[in-house]
Amino acid sequence: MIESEMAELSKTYDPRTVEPKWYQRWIDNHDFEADANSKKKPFSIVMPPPNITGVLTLGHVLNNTIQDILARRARMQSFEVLWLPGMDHAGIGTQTAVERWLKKNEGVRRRDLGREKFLERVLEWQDKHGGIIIQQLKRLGASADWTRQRYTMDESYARAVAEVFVDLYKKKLIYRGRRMINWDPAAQTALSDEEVINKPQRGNLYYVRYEIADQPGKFLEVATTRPETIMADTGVAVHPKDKRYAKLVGKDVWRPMPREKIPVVADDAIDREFGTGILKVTPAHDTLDFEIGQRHKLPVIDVLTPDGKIDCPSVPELHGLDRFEARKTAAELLEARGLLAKAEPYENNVGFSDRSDVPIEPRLSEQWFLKYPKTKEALAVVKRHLIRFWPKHWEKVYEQWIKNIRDWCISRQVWWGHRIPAWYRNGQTKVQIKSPGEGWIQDNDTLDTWFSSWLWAYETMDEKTRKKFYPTSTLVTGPDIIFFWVARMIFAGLEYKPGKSKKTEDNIPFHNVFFTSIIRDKQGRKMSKSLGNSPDPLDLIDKYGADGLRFGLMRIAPTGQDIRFDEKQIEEGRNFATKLWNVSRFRQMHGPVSEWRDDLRVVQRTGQSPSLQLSIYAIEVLARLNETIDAIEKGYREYEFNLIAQRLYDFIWSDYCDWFVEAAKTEIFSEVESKKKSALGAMDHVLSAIVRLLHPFMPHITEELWSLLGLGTGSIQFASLPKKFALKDVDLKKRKLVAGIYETVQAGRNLRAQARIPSNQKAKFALRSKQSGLESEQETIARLLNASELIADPNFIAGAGTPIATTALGEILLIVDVDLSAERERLDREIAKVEADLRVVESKLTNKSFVDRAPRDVVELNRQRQKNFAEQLEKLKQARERL
RNA sequence: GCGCGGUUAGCUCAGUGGUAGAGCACUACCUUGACACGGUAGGGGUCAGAGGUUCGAAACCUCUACCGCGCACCA
Repeated sequence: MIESEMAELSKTYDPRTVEPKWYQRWIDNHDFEADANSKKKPFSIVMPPPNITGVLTLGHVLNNTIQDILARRARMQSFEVLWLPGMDHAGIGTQTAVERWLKKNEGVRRRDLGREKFLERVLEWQDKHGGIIIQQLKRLGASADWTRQRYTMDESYARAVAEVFVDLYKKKLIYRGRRMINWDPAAQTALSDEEVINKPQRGNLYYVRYEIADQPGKFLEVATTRPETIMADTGVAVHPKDKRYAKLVGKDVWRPMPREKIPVVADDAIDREFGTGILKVTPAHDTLDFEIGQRHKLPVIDVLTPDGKIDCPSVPELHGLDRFEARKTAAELLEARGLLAKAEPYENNVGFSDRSDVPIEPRLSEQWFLKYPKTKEALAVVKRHLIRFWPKHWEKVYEQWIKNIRDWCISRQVWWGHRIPAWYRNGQTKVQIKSPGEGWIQDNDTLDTWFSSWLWAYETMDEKTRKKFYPTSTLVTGPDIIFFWVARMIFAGLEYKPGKSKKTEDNIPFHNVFFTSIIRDKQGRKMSKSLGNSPDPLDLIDKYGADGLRFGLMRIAPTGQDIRFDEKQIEEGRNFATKLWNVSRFRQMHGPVSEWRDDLRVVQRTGQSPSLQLSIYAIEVLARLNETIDAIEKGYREYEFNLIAQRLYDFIWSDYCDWFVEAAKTEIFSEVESKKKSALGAMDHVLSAIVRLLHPFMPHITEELWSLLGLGTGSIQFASLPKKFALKDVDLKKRKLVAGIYETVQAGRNLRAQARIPSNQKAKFALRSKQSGLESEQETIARLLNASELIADPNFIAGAGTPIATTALGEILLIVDVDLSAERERLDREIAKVEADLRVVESKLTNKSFVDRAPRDVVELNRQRQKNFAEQLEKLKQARERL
């Protein structure tokens, strides 16, 4: 329990002291810790584990703010909340980072150290430099249960990963085989298909001449982008129906270098339109070529080393060269020998390693593969909406991937990671966790990091926790890992059924998946380290506060679209926090909060004190609060966080600050105690609702205000959400009156601005209105108009040239000496405008189809408008005539 | 090639059949008793284009253009 502190609010809000203070208290109070024995309904989220080497990016901020919002909202709704955090060991990434660090600081390479020593150094490095991101997430205000923090390399977790491997092997879903895989020559490991990204690359298409063996002097031209792999050609292929080359099939041609006879084969896979319609078949270095090679029993010659250099001693000019260097040299060699017909500029797609950003090499290699389990079921649970994707359109992307799914290459030639539990001796293989004994050597490879991540949704929980919190409620993640992680977690959940029963709905890993937007810079480029266009969120927190950053980001985070990031938007978040702070300060200047802040109906009901009624402005702001509450609820249901933020922003800034507080000043500064009390009570009620509704987005400032103003006992974190205020039928009339008053005020201010009366100068107004109930509101209208005097007289006679505007209430006049011609012009403009409006409405109403077929309320609305416009026009014309 | 988004004010974006909106930027006035990280008022849009459905389209349908993403191709 936190004691409320009625200290005076300082002039400016200082997030730098307030935010860490509250975060520490929340931690000290164990507020984020989940109780698996709780009787409350569960709400759970597993945090997508950031890499242990990672530092906080704006993407993390967005992601974790959303999770925090959901967790905090759920706590206020009396759910038992588990937000389970953790980190990922990120095999390749961490290994690369540590290697780089060792090289820079100690000049040591991984292979110099050897596997054991290197892994020791990784652990050392990890203790010293790893996990910074966790501290950064705390600075953001993330309410995760840090006592349950997990790591993919935790002993029990690692064991589970190995057990899953063994199990899937036994089920014959995991197998080892020699196949074409994606090879990353920089990281020197195999990759999965998902880790390869295609990029268009500019290069050349080389037309190479292959001499026909039995027709010396006659050549075939073969188009290729990769002349450096010619040495690995073991055939050329044409389409079986290609008449141009039909006679050559079965014959041999001379491979240019090293000169050797290779056969011409016919294969359906050949595109007759491409190049010359002849393909050089290089089975070792291309997936399609490999398949063709298999079909025609062509030998496989590998001419590349694992790090992407040419390995071909018989062509010494190329041997040892880097593959890209060799491409140029090979072209030159061919040209020098007269074997290059031409080279033309050409753009094609090249697969790049997602991690190393170098072109991958298709390579024949012995690797472990997984045949995915439960793919059909995984598709079904999404299609049947047992798992809902938000926004929905990701379902289609997911479906497309699953339908074209191919086996997953899960072994990595990396030391850092979960070592594959396979053992070899004399050509025998055993798959088990412990060594089978003397002479058995464990597989050197480790598992793809995602092979451990796919168990994250349940392997991070012990049995009791799982019983309470699995399946999790919502997963919040970026759409870029829908295949890497989301889909695979669904497979794992369905395969291993960690839920409380064997029913499908108890074993899906989550009920909802919210895919966040991707943050781009102002130019629309992806945030990246190399571009240096990614601001450090910690700098932003220092400048604008964590709450400012969170709110600013959430207000612009659309669903299913990219966000263009602009620091201005974070500044707005900070400004909003300041606004809230100041309007709270205003309240606090007028004494302690009312005891009936939670239930204003008490005020309405106080038959004991009839004068303690809610003002019409209070009714209006309460009605708008109701609308806001509804809109927010809908926003949470649909995962539209930008909408929620926007509604809160509008309500607080416009409805509450600009209108209600300004209007309520009449009563607050009034001598009549009951009026003052009523206004302050309404304020307290609304303020209390505001901070609670805002708390998930801006946890620190709202907790500070909750406490400083004494709005409730205990932490705001567990306060219940505000309920809607019960409005009566008569309140509708009051709202109408308020709408008229506000409209009149705006019209009056407009007159004043047009008459160029400075803002700080009080002006005299007159109001011609037959509206009842206005007498008591005169003072407030005058205040809002900054009027020296407001003459309320339905029959007020104004002098010629008096600026006038018509509103729902009647007419508002600015009593001032003006230039008649200017006022004439102004009125003429106004008349023209209203006439145009009137024409539009009348054309609608004379349209029989419209009147017959449009909904009645729409027609009615237009009739009303016609009447209003006509009246307005009449009055304006009268005013014009008097000039 | 297939699929998915998007195109609304100078900028960033709301707006899914009924009077085109917000914030920023801009202009004018203003340190007035919460706030200049502020207040008040204002200017600014043939809603990418064409066609269709409809009494009525920014919204629904079709096509086109451009931007982005995914998958496939990638000799």
